[in-house]
Amino acid sequence: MSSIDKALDALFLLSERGQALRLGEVAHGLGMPRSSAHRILAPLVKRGLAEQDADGRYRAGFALMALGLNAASREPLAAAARPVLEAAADELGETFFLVVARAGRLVVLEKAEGNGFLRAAPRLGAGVPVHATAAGKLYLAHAPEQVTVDEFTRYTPATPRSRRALDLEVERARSQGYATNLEEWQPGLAVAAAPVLAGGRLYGVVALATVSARFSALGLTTITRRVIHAAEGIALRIEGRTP
Amino acid sequence: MSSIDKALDALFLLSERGQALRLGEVAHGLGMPRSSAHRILAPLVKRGLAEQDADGRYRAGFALMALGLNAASREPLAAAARPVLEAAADELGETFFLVVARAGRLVVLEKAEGNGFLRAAPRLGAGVPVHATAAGKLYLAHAPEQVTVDEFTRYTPATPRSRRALDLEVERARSQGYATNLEEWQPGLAVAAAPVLAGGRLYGVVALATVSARFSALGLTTITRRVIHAAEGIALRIEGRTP
DNA sequence: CATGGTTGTTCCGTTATTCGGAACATATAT
DNA sequence: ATATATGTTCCGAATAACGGAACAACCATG
Repeated sequence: MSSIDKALDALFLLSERGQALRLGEVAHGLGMPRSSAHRILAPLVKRGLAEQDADGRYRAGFALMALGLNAASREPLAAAARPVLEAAADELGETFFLVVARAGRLVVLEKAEGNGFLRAAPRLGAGVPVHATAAGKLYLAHAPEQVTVDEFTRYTPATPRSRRALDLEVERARSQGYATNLEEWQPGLAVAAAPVLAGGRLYGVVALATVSARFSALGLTTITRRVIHAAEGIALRIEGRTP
Repeated sequence: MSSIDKALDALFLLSERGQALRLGEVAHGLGMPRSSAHRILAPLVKRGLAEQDADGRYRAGFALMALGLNAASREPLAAAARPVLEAAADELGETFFLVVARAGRLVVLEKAEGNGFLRAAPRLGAGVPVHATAAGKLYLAHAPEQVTVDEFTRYTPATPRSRRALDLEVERARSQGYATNLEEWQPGLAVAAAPVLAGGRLYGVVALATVSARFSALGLTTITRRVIHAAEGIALRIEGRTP
């Protein structure tokens, strides 16, 4: 394991914990002595990726934010999707978000939250499983080379058990033009998603997430129509035809 | 120079260039042979901090965005400032932003852009010099221990030449309760700023930036009143009294 | 005030890792 | 077919990482 790996471990550790950590806590979290942790952290602090408060505690640094915002601003897809997602979220009062494949994994690129007290609130940049989500089914249907199904963790009783069971869902998603996920990932969570197809390529997936009860109340046709409409709206903006 | 340093150099290089870079370009940018650059990049790619496109080119990775957004969400000051800055920007049609000190340097934490065709558009997370900005003067006046004046680069003819000249400006900023920067950093750019003081501590600086011509047209009293009002508004929110 | 425990930091001989030229595999252009 | 470019792998020499121990500063408690 290279020292770069260890430094990145430290970086992610600080980012995940969120709060300021003692040197000993970092060392314990990385499984190394304090002196080693100190040496690892020094370059991170020098670049502003980690910071030390007045008590010497370490926390995620500010330069991290600059790097991240820089990366985000260079994602034209997120910019194209934002107004469409917000319009859809305002209209239905439910959470809409955009999922894309990056390095074989599915991540949340942009979102617009609904206004319910109980609402889906995905974290930007967070990963979602392929085999237990509507977005995963659509990616397997339209661009299987962009994602990898490495595991079949059973999150709930409704989670697809095997590749064969999943493929049935994938085939249905392809023919229908949308996919659903009824508590296959998280209990109580229902999702409908539609592909953002432009120029024959899959750019991402628009998803609506809500509580199962409200999903049934709204009705499948209402939901799918709105999700497909949003996905097509984003596809139009990608192609430059922004009416 | 540690290998961690080199990896971070590579990370910043990819972030700054913005576009996908060939391995040779990265190697040249870091001043090392291609094989070394390749080895340095491997752990970054593994963690998603760097990515490779279909042609093998390297660019800033998606995980960077997740880390940055995570760090940003943990900045309560930015959350407190956003609505205040947006209200001010809407009212005057000029760009308002919040500058804070992090690790001895001044950085832009949050912003709300004006609506002019020619308008100030600072990059989030970007650094600004201490000796040639209104924000720098206010930090030197209220919390000199949080910033370091390491250089006196002469950006324009109006840039303060020496520590003595700067101290005069700092003293004026302290007594007036606000600071100005009339083309001391960038030609044509005029800024007025006010301190966000809460509980006797300086949390940051609110600044209004615009073209010099509009600065004069609006008038100093109008501008300072609005900037001070915004800074006080943020201070109130920090102290928990959010009316 | 002394003391025991904690903190972050520095030191240094041993050891494991990084280094980079060269060779390789692949793709595109001449 | 040849030439030049790419990203990747290999391996002995050179170097930087390792971590226990010692240090300095702090804060409780006796």
